Formats: sequence, structure tokens, C-alpha cells
Amino acid sequence: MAKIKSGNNTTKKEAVLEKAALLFKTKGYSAASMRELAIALGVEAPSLYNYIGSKTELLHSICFKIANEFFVNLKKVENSTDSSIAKIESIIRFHIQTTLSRFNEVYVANHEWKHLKEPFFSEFLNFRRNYEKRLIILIETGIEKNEIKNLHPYVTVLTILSAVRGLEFWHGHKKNVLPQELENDMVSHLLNGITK
Amino acid sequence: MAKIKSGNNTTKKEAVLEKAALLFKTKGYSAASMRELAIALGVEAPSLYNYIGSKTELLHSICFKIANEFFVNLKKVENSTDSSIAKIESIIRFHIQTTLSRFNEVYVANHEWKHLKEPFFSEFLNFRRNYEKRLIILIETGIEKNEIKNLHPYVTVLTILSAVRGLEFWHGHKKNVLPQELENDMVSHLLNGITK
DNA sequence: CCTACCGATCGGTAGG
DNA sequence: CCTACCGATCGGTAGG
Repeated sequence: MAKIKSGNNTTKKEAVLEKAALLFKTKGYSAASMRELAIALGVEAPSLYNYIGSKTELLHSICFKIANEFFVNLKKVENSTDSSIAKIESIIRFHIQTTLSRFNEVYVANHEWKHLKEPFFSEFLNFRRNYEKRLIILIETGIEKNEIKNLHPYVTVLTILSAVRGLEFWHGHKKNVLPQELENDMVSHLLNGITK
Repeated sequence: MAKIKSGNNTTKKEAVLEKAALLFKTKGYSAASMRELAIALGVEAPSLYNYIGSKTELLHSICFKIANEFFVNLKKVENSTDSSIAKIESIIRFHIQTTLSRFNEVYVANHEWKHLKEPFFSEFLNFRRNYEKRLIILIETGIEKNEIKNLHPYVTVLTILSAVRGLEFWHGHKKNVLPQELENDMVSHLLNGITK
């Protein structure tokens, strides 16, 4: 009997991935057990292995799916003809929107990836460093074009990425802040701080 | 034979706490085993229990020690006669300095506290919420006094706290950024974004 | 998708 | 500070 629910557009594997993201976020990857995941899906633990290969594979799928989406967006922005500030704004908005709409997966990709096994751990780390490096180049270009204040580009990127990543922690605390208001005010804060 | 090293000013328990903070940060609380901690200290696992009560007690000690230090600083700032902007600046600088100098402990207090057992989990959560709330009041006061831009105070606090917390992740990537330069540029970015 | 089960590892205790 | 050890739980497999 197929107990794992899967809607018209989701495979059973996707249903497992969705619950896994929630569980990994809530308890942390190491403290989350496959038995808990099975219970959440209404099956016995061994049954999970009909859909997935291993616990670490679940983590891998979540992390690289999210990483890929951020990279696709980055490439799109890089290839646009916008000003540097507009490019940075676009990236900040993408981070905020994706974090708010894909909360569990983004959290896992940002905080649990250190539990990836090699060679995936190193691969993911390189992903991050490359992403960061390309943002630094965007900032440097903006400084050269006199659009952006001459702060250390690395620090600027760190500040921006850290700020948007923080949404994973605080989201939901305040129901009286609308997502759109949050997005606009955070963008305003982060851009006003560096716009010349 | 006393194998756990302890300098003149550190008890053995403090030596254990220091190694525990490093281990909890590197592997995460759940994935870090007491056997690994023992090896790092050059003793057998059961010997640890001569100095500490339990694994969870180590986590508790680290988290509440750091939380207390941040609170002590907050109270000092609240009681000062500085402008609102100067108060916020002071708090940002304290976060950056403490994070850079007490890397492992601050990381654990910020990211592993969710593994605290009740009632300490709730107590710590209340600590955080209270801290956040009091920063919001500082921001609100600054807005009323026309020192600070009228963005949503909650979003402003979230942005600032998230940005400084991000230092735990990125610290050490770039040797070519001096701590003082990092601090000044991040302060500049975060304050310029909200100063009226 | 289940029952039955395995080897490994965990935090911690007993006793010295 | 050690040796010896325990009950619990882990990820995962065998076989159906």
C-alpha cells in the first residue's frame, strides 16, 4: 500500500525530500533520524530506502538543488545590462524571496551542508566561494564605475549575504511585518549603506 | 596522572569547555562525540566526567556564558547618554569584536543552542527575544528623535544582527582584510544604511 | 511496503 | 584517570 502522499506533480521521492528538509532544519542533520523521517511520512524506516539511497543523499539533493538555483540567477544577473547597484539589488531580492518561499531547503543548504561527505563537501564549498567571488567582482565593478562606496568589497559582500541569510532564523517571529515590507526595508538598508 | 592541560589561569573544566566549543562548532553538537572530545584532550572518554556532568552541560555553559556577556554589554549601552546611533554603533562593534575574538563559543551560542534541553532551550530563546526586543526599542527611540530612518525597526535589527552573526562563517577566508578594517567597513555599511 | 535484524556507535556508569 | 561495560539508538540490509 502506497502510504507516502504524493500529489499530481510530486513524486514520492520529492515528498521525502520535502519532509527531510523540514526535519533537518528543525533538529539538525545529525540529530534527525531516518526513523523520525519515516514516522513523519507514515511508513516504517526501511521503506524509505525504496525511494532514496541514503540519508546523506537526501542532504546532497537539497543542498545542490538550492545552490544551482542561486547560480542560475547569478548568471542571469551577470549577463544583464543593469547598473551595478541594480544588479546587487536584484541579487538581494532573489535571496530574500527564495529564503521566504523555500524556507526549509534554504536553511538546510546554508547550515547543514557541512555534513556532506567528500567529495561533495568540497564541491559545495567551492560553489559558495565561487558565488562569493563573483559578487565581489560585481561590487568592484560598481566601485570602479563610481556607483558604489569604496568599502572593502569582501566586507560588503559578507555583510549583504549574512544579512539575507539571517532571514532563516527570524522569519515568523513577527506576523506584523509583511514579506514585501521586509524585503523593501532590508534592500533599502543594505543599498543605502553602499550607494554613492 | 593529570593529562588535561590547564594553564595557570584555567581550570581543567575550562580546558574541556574550550575544546568542546571548537568541536561543537566544527562538527555540530549532535555529530560531536564525547570520545572525540576526550581524544582531543588526551584522555579516555569516561575521564571527562570527573570534570563535567554531561555533554548537554557543556553546551549549556558555553551558550549562557556568551549570552550573559552580550547582555551585560547591552545594559551598559542602554544606560549610557550616547545618541541612538552611537548606541547602535557601540553594539555592532561589540558583536564584531566578540565574534572575532571568541569565535568558537560565539558560533556555538548562535547555532547550536537549539540542542539545549528544556527548560534551558526556552530560557535561551527568551534571552534572544528579549535582546532583540530591546534593540528594537533603541531603534524606535532613534526614529522618534529623528536620528534614524523610518524603516521597520524589526527589519533593521534583523539586518544588523544577521550581518554581524555572519562573521562566524566567513572569518578566515581572507587574510588580506584586517580585523579593524572589517569592523569599520561593516559598521559604516550598516550605519550609513539607516542614518538620517 | 513490512518484519526481523545487524554491526557500529553513542552518552554515561561502576568500580577501582 | 583508567578498564570494562551497559542500554539505547543509529543507518541500513535481507528477504519477502
